[in-house]
Amino acid sequence: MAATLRDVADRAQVSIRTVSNVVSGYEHVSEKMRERVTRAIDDLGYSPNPIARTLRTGKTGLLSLVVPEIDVPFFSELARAVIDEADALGFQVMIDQTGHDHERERQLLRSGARRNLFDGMLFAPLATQDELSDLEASDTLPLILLGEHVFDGRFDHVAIDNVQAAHDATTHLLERGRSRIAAIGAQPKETYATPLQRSEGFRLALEEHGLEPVTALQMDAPHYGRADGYAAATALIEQNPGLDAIFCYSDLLAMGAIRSVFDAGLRVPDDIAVIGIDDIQEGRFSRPSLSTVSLDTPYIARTAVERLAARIEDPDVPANEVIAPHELIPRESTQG
Amino acid sequence: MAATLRDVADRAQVSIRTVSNVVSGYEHVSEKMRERVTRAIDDLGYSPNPIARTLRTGKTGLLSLVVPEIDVPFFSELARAVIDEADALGFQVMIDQTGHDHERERQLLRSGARRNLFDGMLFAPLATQDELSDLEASDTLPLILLGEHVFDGRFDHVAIDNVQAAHDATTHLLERGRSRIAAIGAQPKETYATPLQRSEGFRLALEEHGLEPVTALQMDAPHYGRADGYAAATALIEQNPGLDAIFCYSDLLAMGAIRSVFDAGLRVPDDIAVIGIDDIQEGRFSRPSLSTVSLDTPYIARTAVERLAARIEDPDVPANEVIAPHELIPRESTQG
DNA sequence: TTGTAAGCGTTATCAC
DNA sequence: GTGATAACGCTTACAA
Repeated sequence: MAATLRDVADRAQVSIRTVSNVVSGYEHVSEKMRERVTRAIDDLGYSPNPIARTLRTGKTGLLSLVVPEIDVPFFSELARAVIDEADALGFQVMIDQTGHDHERERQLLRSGARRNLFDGMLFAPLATQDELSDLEASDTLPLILLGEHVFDGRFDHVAIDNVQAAHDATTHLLERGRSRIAAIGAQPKETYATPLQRSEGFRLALEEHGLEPVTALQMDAPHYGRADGYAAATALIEQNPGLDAIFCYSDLLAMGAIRSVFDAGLRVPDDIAVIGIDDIQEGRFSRPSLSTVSLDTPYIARTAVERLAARIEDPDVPANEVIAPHELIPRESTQG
Repeated sequence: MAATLRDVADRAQVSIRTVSNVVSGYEHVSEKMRERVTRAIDDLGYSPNPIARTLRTGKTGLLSLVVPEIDVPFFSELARAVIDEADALGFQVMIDQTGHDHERERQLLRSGARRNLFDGMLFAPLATQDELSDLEASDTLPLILLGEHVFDGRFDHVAIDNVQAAHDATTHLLERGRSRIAAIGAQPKETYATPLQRSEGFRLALEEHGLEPVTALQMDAPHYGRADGYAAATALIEQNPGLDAIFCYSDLLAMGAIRSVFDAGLRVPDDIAVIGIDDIQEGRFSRPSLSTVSLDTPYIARTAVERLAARIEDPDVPANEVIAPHELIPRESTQG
C-alpha cells in the first residue's frame, strides 16, 4: 500500500541510499539524481515512515505532557501553549491525565515502556517530593517538572513561587481593608507541595499585618474545581458571619466561591472580596471579573519546552530550576 | 542502556522467541521457562520497545485528535472524554491544534507521514465539505469526523443535529415571550457547516412563530470566544434598543454576551435573555447560570473512539453517521 | 514447547 | 557521489 524507500529506489533506478539522502536533505547529491528521485517520490506519493526512522535514530519527536485533568482551564491553557511551543521545535505532544491519582503519577514517572516512545516528558503533577525521592534522574526519560517548587537538584523545574503568590494575593485583600479573611484550598491528607506553600504564603501575609491565622477560616478542598470552591465557601459563610474576604488557591475555586456568596444573598466584593490564583480566561469576563495572581503560562510553556529540548539534545546538562514570574491582577472581585 | 529482548534471552539462557512469548502472554510456555524469563526481566528492568513492536505489527496504539484550540472549554472537555475512552481501549491520544487554519486542517487530513504514526484520527474541525470532497476514504488513515453534520457516505461521523439544536434554543427564547431575538455566531466568509446549520435552525424557529429573521439582528463572530461574543453583543445592543434576547452559537460567545449586557447597564435575563450551545462547565456556576443546549460530549467521545477502534480493526466496515443527542438546559439566563 | 531466522523501513558504515 | 549492507528491537513463520 504505502510506498517505501525501496519502492522509490526501484522506480528511480537508484539505490535506496540515494533516496534516503534526498529525503533527508543530504547535500552531496547530484542535481540529476535529486530530480529523478524527487519525481519518483511524487509519482508514488511516498512519505517516510516515522516509526522506522525512530527505530533507527532513537528519536521519536514525541513529548508527553502529564496533567491531572485536561479540562481544567489552567491545564488546557498550559497545554495549548506547550503544544504550540513544541510544534515550533518540531515535537508533537501526547497528553496523559492522572486524574488526581497518586499511583498513576508514580507509574507514568517510571514506566519504562514510555522511554522509547517519547523523547521527553513534561510533568505537571500533584506530585509530592516523595514520589520523586526514590527516582534517579537516570531512571526516567528527560523530564521537566512544572509548577511544583521542590528543592531538589536532580530534576529540571519550571516552578512558581507559590509562597510569594499566595502572599501577594492575601496582602492585596489586607490592603483593601479586609481583615476577616478565609482561605480555600488546603489539601486534607496529602502533602502536596503547592497547597502547603500557598497556605504558608497566606499565613505569612496575615502575620505581617499582625493577624493570627484562624483555623476555622482555612478550608480544605479535595480538588480545585468550581464545585469544591462552592461547597467550601458555603460552609465558611454559614459559620463565619463576619467574613469579609476569601483567598482561593485557584481561580476555579474562586469561581465557585463567588457563586456561593451570591447564593447566600451577599455581594462580591461589597460584602466579601474574592481572589484566586492562575488568571484563567474565564475570570476576565465573569461577573464580577476575578482578581487573581497571573501565572505566566506562555513563559512556563516556552521555558519548559526549550529546556526539555536542550536536555534531550544533551542528557548531561545539569538540572536547574527556573521560577516563572507572577503578577497580581486586581479586578472587580476585590475592588470594593 | 535499556535492555532488549536479546539481553533478557541471554540472561535467562533461552531463545529470544521464548522471551517474546512470555512478554506477550503467549499461552504455551512451560512454567519453568516462564519463571526463568520473568526473573531475568525483573533483574534487567526490561520493558518492550513499542517502536520496534510497531514497526513489526503496524499498530502504534496512537490516535490523533485534531481540534481548533485545546483551551476552548468545549474542546478540552471533549478531549478529556476522548483521552479517557481511548485509554480504556488501550490507545494514547496526541493532540493537534489547527488554530482555525483551514490550510492546516487540510494538511493534517492528507499528510501521509502520519499514516504510520497513528492508527486513526478523530477530527473535530471547522472543516468544510470541500476540504473532504477531493479526499478518498482510502487516502486517509481511519478517520472519524466529530461535530460536523455533513451528508457524505464516505466517512464516519459522530455529528450533532445543529439545525435542531439551534431551533430548540431559539424556540425556548420564543416560548419565554421574547420576540426581538438576535443571533451571534454566523461566520463572515467561510462556509463552515456548523454556523450555517445553526443559522438555519434559528431562522426556522422564528418562522414557525410567524417571525421574520431580521438581518440586522444576526451578527458574525470570527471565532467563538468570549471576546467575540462581547463585541458582537455590544454592537447589537447599541443598534437595537428593543432587543430582548440573544441566541449565541456557543456558550463561550454567550459568556461574553452576558458580560456585555451588564456593561451596557442592562440585566440578564430581565432585559435580555441569553442562551448558548455546548453546556460547558463554566456556565453552571456563572452568574447568571447559562441556559444552553447540552451536547453530550461523553457520548460523542465514547461513540467516536469505539467506532474508530472498530474501523482500525477492520478498515472495510461501511461508514456510518451517528447523531449525538442534545438537550435543552434552561438555567437562569433565560428565566425572566 | 522452544529455537532459528526473516523482515518491518529506516539510517549509517563501509567500500568503490 | 553512489551502491551494498548491517543494524535498530521486535513478531512470527517455519523447523525441530
